[in-house]
Parts: sequence; structure tokens; C-alpha cells
Amino acid sequence: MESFQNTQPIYLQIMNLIKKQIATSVFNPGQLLESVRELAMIYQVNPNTVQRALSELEREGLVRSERTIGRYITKDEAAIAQLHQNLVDEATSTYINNVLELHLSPEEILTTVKSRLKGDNT
Amino acid sequence: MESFQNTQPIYLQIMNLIKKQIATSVFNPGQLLESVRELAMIYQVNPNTVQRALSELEREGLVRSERTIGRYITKDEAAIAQLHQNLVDEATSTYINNVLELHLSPEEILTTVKSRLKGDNT
Amino acid sequence: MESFQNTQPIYLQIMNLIKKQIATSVFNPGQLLESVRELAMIYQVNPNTVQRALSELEREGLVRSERTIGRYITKDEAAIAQLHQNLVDEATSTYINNVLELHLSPEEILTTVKSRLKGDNT
Amino acid sequence: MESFQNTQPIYLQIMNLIKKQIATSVFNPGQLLESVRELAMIYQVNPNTVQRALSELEREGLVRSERTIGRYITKDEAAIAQLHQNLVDEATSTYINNVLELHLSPEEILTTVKSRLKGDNT
DNA sequence: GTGGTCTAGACCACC
DNA sequence: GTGGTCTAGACCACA
Repeated sequence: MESFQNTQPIYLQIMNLIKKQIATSVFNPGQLLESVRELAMIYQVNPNTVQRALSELEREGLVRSERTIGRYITKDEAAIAQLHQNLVDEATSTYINNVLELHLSPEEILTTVKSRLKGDNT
Repeated sequence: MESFQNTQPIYLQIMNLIKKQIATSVFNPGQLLESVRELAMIYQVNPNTVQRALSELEREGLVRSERTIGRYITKDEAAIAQLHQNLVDEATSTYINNVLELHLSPEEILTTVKSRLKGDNT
Repeated sequence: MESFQNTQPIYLQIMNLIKKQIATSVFNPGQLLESVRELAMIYQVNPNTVQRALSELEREGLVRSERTIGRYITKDEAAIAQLHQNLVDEATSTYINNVLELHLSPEEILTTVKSRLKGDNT
Repeated sequence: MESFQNTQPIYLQIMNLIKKQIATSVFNPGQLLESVRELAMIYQVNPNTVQRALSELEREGLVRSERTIGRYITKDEAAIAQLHQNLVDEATSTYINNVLELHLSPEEILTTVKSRLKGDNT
């Protein structure tokens, strides 16, 4: 049985977006993040939703909050590297599961990826 | 600017599910599909939603409706092969865009996929 | 320098209250808890505040939430025993720090506790 | 029924702080206290709040005000000894009530305190 | 009915 | 200005 309506909570979407930006150095280690209110404006969501996303990121050690100042991206570059690796692994797992369900063999998967990487079609 | 709240319409989700089943021969070419009512029961959705999904599939030539009898999967095996190819390509494009955004080089992508295919960790 | 206004967040107070009730078998292992709305009525706070307290307890593994049904106290009796031990240790630490600040020697502390336990004055 | 939001009035917090300092000879018997204004600076609170705390202490006989000079700690060493005893007793009562609520037997309480006093883990 | 999420708006302490 | 907490009220999916 399938479960439709897979609407991922907005705070999780924001978390993942920021994670990606941390992992790809859009936000640099130790950098001061925009304030909750600014991010809420940017993302067009309620400040509480941003607050929750950032609290979760703090719990995961990727962000450190400093009251009366703001939030900093972690300086722990090892943690950032680990985050990056996790994102890559997750994307890869999802992809491979997808194409395995389409009955592609490992060899076919590799061939597909290779040809896609050579021919630079979007 | 990001757009959150990406609830994909249920009829699209059902379309994609059926496409996958056609492409992987869960449904065979020329096979008679379950009725709209039955599919609605199976997927736990409104019959109108199933109806819409099937109409779209018919527009794409993957399903053919025979009034008073029901709906058949297309016998056009070339179209099915093409569908399969499209699904693979789409998944591959999405994946590669994802990891390119994570700043992986083509070589790193290949390495990642290979290692994931060898060590068959879920 | 002292920091006055030590107002502990309500959701933490509720967490600690429920923890104590779990540790002392007011709530039994596996028992179904009152609903968020009921607890909000009982504690005279907003349902969101109760929700937060329970989410934290779930994160600590003391409560398990079952959607459409409610929340259960964990069946993990080892975890409950550990919780009980933690509460005892915390209370003891706080107490001993207090009386050490009052310049009591360990012998005096023991004497005080003993005499308090014999003479059953409240 | 529980009552949350237990913000203890600041003047009470200051009273208790000064009591502790009297009981532990941070302030000596007969010593001249800092002025209300100075204490307000030290504690970062409104002078009225300090005023109220000192008035209460005077009512309890622990402080004596000498107009145009200032406030003195009482010279009554018996009163100070009694104060010290009260603080110890109060802390002890609170602690023992806490652990009794956690269903510890008197023997277990003693064991817990002893072990905590030996292993001096903070 | 249940838990979960989101919004809008408020207040607080800190600086 | 900042982060943090709380309320009131709404909507959703699930059963």
C-alpha cells in the first residue's frame, strides 16, 4: 500500500535547505546566520517555523545560538565534512534504490551514470 | 526564493506509480487494468482522482480505454521501452544534479556510485 | 554575580513533572497517557506547550507516540530505572552542594540527614 | 493541580542570598552592609527591590538599620547560628521530601548520601 | 477523537 | 536589535 500526501514539514525542508548550504559552503564555518525574523521573511514562513528548524540544527550541532547576537554556523569542519558525506550518501541511496526498482542491473546503472556525465544534457 | 509546501497532487503520484508498474512489467502490455472503482479502493483515494490519473495516462498513450470494457495497458512495446528509459533518465538527472550541487566532480560521482553498488548497504 | 528571574520554561517543568511520575510508577510502563488536549486542560496551559514537553520526552525515549491513538509510557523498565536513578542523583547533588556552601562537613551532613530521618518532623 | 510559572519574587531571592552570606560569615556579625544603592548596582536590580529585601531581613532581626549611617548585620550570634541551622534544616527537608517522593527508603537515602560524599563527583 | 504542523502575534531577558 | 517561550486558533491525515 502506498501512502500519498508525502508533504514534508516545512521546518524539515528548511533544515535540509540550510544543511545543503552549510555542506556546500554557501554558509561558511563560524559565519553569523541571518536572524530568525530575516529568514522568516526570506522563506515566507512564520518565524516560529524557522525557529524550529534552527533549533533542530542546533541539536545536531551544526549551528550554535548566541542569545542577543544570533546564530553561528559551526566551526567544526569535521562535522561539516560528515554532513556533506551524509547528504551525498543519502542522495546516492535514493537514486540507486529507484533504478534498482526499475530493474536496472549494477552494470546498467554505471553505464547510465557514465553516459549522463559525458553527454552534458540537462 | 524557495517554494515550500510542495504537496504533489495525488493524481500525479498515482500516475507515476502506475507508470513505474508499466515500465517494470508489473502490468504487462495489453493487459486489462482493474476498474477505476477497484483502483480507488486499492489506493484509498477518491475514484475521481484515479479517473484523472488514468485520463492523463491515456493522453500519454500508455493506456487505452475501451468503453464498456475497461482500460488496457498499451501494446506498444516501443512506447513502454521509451517510458522505462524516461524514468531512468529522470531519476539519473535528478541524482546527478543533486550531487553536482554538492560540488562532487564526475569522477567522485562515479566512485560513489560504484562503492555503493559493491557494498550493498541499504 | 547572581542571575535572578530563574523562570524555568513551562514545558520543562511539565517534562520534569511527568518524569517524576514515570519514575515513581504514577504512570506505569506501557500505559496510555492522557491526550495532549486533556493534559493542557489539567495543567492549564496551551496544548502546544504540552506537545513540546511530550516531544522532548519522546526524544529521550521515555514516551512513544502513536498517531491517532495517543502516547504510551515506555515499556523499557531499564530506562525507567535509569531515569529514577538520575532523579535521585540530581536531587542529592543539589542538596549536598547546598549544604557544603553552608560550610557543613561531610560528617555533619550525615548527622543532619540521619537525625532528620529519625525524628519524622516535616 | 500544579501551578507553573513559579517566578519567585526577586526580593525573596535577594533575601535568601544575603541570609546565606550572613550564615556563612561572608558578612560578619555587626558589620556595616553596603548601601542600598551599591547593592542595587551589584545585583543589577532596582534599589526598591533591595530596599524591600533589607526591610524583610530587618523584620526578621538579622539586620539593624541606623538612620543616616546604614545597615548593620546583627551582632546576635545566637540568631545567626539559628539562621544557619534553619537554612540547613530547610535544605535537608526539601531534599528528603524529594527523595521520599521518589520512594527511597531511609536506608537508601543514607546510602545515597554517603556514596555521594565519598566519590566527590560534581 | 488522536498527534502533528503552522500561523499570527505577544512578551521576556539580554545588550 | 537578538533568541526563546507561550498562547490562541487553525488545518491536516489517520482511524
